Amino acid sequence: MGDKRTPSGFLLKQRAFLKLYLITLTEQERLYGLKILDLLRQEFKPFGYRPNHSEVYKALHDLIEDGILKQVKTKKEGMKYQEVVYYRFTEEGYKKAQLYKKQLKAELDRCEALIRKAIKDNFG
Amino acid sequence: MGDKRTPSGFLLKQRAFLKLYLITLTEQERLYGLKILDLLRQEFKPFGYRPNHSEVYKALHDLIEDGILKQVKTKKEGMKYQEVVYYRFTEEGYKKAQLYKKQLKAELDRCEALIRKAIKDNFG
DNA sequence: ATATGAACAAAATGTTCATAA
DNA sequence: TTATGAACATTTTGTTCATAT
Repeated sequence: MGDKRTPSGFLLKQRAFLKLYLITLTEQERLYGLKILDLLRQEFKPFGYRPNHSEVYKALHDLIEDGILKQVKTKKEGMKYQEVVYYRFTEEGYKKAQLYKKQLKAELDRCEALIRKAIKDNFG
Repeated sequence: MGDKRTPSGFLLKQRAFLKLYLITLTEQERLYGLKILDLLRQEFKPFGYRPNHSEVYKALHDLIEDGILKQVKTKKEGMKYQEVVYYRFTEEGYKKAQLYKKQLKAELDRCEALIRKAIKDNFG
């Protein structure tokens, strides 16, 4: 059946936010879980946001379930030969990803407007 | 002891957002729970946000626990004499409220910056 | 130690129920 | 019906544990 709970439509969820970044990072460069985590933590450090490793993995798994990404297990370069998991778009994944990004763009715009309204209403 | 969980510092919570509005509304006009809910729903309708009544009540109760607001139970005007609960600042409440607003202003600015960064990083 | 992932626990928030006028 | 509030349920998210290299 349908959803058990209907969201009130407040700000977007962390999970969706991370999925957006993971798609963009997949477009740009090959990375694996913990490297992505490092990168995001560095990027967001000035903004006081420090995602934890589970959220990143769950977001990646979500994207796999969505049929957008697939795993590519690879032996890590260098002296250590530990297996790490890289990600690539599936066949139809890139198209789906673009649609998801489009939706997220609208959502981010909405959230920005909501926050700007709050600033105006309460401090304007 | 300290907190059981440390927040990752993603976007602000709905509860805090509502508390900010409730303080500002208390500064401006006398309202009670469900009227506030109506007002907020109208205000945020264009933004796709529709808070539910429990969240508003919980936010009001939070502000009472914070020592910022107090209840003023009053018979409602008009032909019906139903009791409604208005809110006013406590003795020290107004000062505390200003401090809270100051913190929330910083938080809203941070969230706006985070969202703008996401737009830039993923769609720039 | 790094890496991935699952299992678990707590916090945030949405829905339903209770009470009253 | 409107109004307030508590109780309950689900979702979201953070912490810990398991496994492997």
